[in-house]
Amino acid sequence: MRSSAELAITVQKSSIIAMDTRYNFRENEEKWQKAWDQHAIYETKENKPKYYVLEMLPYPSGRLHMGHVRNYTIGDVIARYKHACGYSVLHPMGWDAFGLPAENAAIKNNVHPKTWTLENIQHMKQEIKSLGISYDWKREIATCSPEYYGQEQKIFLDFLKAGIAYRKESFVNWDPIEGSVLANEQVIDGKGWRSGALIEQRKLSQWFFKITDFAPELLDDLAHLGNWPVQVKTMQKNWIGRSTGVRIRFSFLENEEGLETFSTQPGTLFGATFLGISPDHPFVEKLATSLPALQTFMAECRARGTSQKDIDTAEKKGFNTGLTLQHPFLKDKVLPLYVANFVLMDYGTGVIFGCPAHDERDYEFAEKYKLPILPVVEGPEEVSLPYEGEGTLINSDFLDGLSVKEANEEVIRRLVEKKIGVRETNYKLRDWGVSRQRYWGCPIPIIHCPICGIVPVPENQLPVKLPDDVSFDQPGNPLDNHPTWKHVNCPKCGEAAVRETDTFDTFVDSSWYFIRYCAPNFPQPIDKEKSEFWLPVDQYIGGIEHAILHLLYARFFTKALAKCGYWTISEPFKNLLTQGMVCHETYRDEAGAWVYPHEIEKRDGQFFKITDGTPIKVGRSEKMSKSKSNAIPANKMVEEYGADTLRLFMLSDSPPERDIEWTDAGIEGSWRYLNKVWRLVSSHVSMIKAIKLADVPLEFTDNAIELRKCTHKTIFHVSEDIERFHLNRYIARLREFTNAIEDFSPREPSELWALHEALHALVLLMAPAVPHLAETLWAALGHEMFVYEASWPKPDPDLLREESIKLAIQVNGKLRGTIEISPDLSEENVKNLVLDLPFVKAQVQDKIVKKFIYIPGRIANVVL
RNA sequence: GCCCGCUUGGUGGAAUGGUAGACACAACAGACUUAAAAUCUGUCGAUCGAAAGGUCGUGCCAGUUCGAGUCUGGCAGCGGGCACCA
Repeated sequence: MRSSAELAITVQKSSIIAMDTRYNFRENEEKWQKAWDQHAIYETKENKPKYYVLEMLPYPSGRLHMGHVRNYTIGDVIARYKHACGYSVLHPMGWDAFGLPAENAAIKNNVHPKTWTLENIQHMKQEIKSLGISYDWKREIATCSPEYYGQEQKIFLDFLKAGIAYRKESFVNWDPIEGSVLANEQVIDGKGWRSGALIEQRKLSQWFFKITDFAPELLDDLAHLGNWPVQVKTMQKNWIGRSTGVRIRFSFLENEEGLETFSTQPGTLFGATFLGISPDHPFVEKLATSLPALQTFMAECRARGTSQKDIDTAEKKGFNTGLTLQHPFLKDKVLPLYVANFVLMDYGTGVIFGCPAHDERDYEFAEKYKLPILPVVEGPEEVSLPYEGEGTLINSDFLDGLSVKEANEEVIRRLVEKKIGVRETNYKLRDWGVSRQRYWGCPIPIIHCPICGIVPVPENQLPVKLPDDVSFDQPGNPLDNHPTWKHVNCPKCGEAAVRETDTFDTFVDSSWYFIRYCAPNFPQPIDKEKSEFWLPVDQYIGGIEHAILHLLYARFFTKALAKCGYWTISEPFKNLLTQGMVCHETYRDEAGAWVYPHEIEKRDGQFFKITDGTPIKVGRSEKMSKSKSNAIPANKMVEEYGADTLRLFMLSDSPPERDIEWTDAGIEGSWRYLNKVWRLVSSHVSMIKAIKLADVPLEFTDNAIELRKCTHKTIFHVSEDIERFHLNRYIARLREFTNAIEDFSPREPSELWALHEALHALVLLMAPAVPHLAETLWAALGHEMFVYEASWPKPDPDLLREESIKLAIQVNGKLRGTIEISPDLSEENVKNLVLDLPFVKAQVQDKIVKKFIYIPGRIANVVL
């Protein structure tokens, strides 16, 4: 507990504010941040009902950008509000500290990734602290610290035991000039971003997590995430992509062997005119050994990046194997087998039957290779091919006349009967490849022994630490090139062996950090008791760009950890808010180069470069980014306007889930509003201080009642707005309320009391958004405790009631006027009243009133 | 290419299927000031009208409804994601 004497001194000091004409944010923000720290008010307590507010942990790029500020401000409003409502709040912050940019910086600027990262963290932490967010820094996590990643290695070993982690071959982007693996981001138009070399797909043996085992759960549990945005759930649903169909075996004419296809539209089987097989199919690899032309074709298919976009937008290419397969139902029909680059090995069986008349991709392919196109579904009206809609089967033997759905069922029934088909459920979701051929990541705790094979590092030897003495002078992974680090003795047989030199995908780090916050120093990865107290996260807030991958991986981890016996939680995030981006106009100089906003000036409505006065072309508003030079540095804004102004601006104008446009005018407006509130409160302090809120007057004047109604309505609406994340409306209501108080001039004691009540409420209500100013004004009003510790105000229901309401009157759905009525009037009374109105009579004239619609409190509609 | 969104005044936005434009920003006019800044007051979707008031208006086209910014179908433009950026 803090001593009240100590605080009283602070209060004394801050009451001098009335002397100045402008709010001194520099002095006050620094003072309160220090005081909060000293009294450790943001340290997590566990004595009340819990509420876990979480913002996505940032990558320590070095600078705090506006997207971060927006994210943390939204979170802070919720955290402070929930705290005021009487919850024990967990509100932590940390660093997603592994990843590519550190290595890029190492190569470009010859700085060690660790040094670069730790310095960035230092710097960004100061910037975040200057925002006055209510974080419990005692729980801070950096994923690059051995304390964190060592526990992650432990989790991996558990996954390995549980059969969730396994090894298989898969493709990477190989840059033949650099001699290293590239991220999709580093492949531009099929070429390496640094070398410009044509990228080829290369097969490597890598570690995978069996997320597909959890596909049904990940899909079905979406239904329980009631407070997730629907579009996020839809995206995840489509990503997991459950589909039911049939696996059909086709036999070769030439020999006994066959190939299995998967189809979700087996009803179109009679329209099949070819079979397509993936170039990565084992059968093709076998076939290619004796077919040099096929080898060339396969190499062609692999001369591109691994991203889905590259695959989908690549030109459709095929190779006729010359082999033919028998149609399952038509004795006389044979289908040629093409190796086709659009058939994916990862989905289904890697073989399809092509029905060009009713599939877009098959159609394109058939056109190109002059394959027959046979329609088997007739649409309700004349349709152009390919036609993928509903219809009736034709040219299809025993399926003729059936609907597509019936045909699917019937053909499956017959295939199963003939024992050449099995009903099958498939998922688009693929297993999660977690191996990265990079240095700056969590080492995978595995030893490869020539005798024992794959041997897990014993738990008591964890963490497997990253060596610091690495060089980026050679191509490839520095861990792989390290002279000593990877050479160890096998823990099993003691013979010479090598460490796994791949590190984890950084998505692994961010898949469980929110669990670690619950007990950041626990000697095991997860403290069951603490995490089951705090989890699931009550409110998760972050960018919409994470809608699929990060959120799906974190959900998977939660379920996988449950399978390993860590706990019984099945979903990590109860509520999710996906915030929009912060955008800004873009500027280019005459040469077309991007120019920063601070490098330009405005004269007569035109923009010019400050340095040389050349004109600037203004482009459309885009997401703030380094590459477009349109980012406004957060720290500069904090210096110029203070944290509260910046926070206020981030909350005003746009609702959280929408993009927000950065404007200088907007930040100015927020600054003006803060000063207005500061002047309003400070100018009344001496007048109302004598009036104690505890001494409620027995009677109020009409004036006082009017203000009190406004106060309590504002309390009601603000609470509702925050609960619903209508944070821009929350700010709008504060402004409205402020305007109402400004217009109020008290003339007698009950009015002074009402004014005191209003100002008291205003400060409490604004505290989650602008905590520094709120503390300053709270102290000025004579309080000795922090406003952070004050309870959220409750509206008086008596003051929320309306004696008369405005009712809109429509005739035939068109607004004709409004009337004031008592809300208790019966429909019959309202009807008589409305039909008697002159402006209604003028419309009705001698027509008959067909219908009278009355929605109490909303509208009355006379239908003629 | 595939999946998911978004589109309302000069601008950001508000509106449980029920008075479109709350609250702001910008602009303009005025007050205060020697002046400027700051602050305060007023006007502010388009159009017709002296006014009262009318008509039109939420990206485009159609539909459902007594009533559509809101629901349904189609189209356009812009954005997010696409499995190795985080």
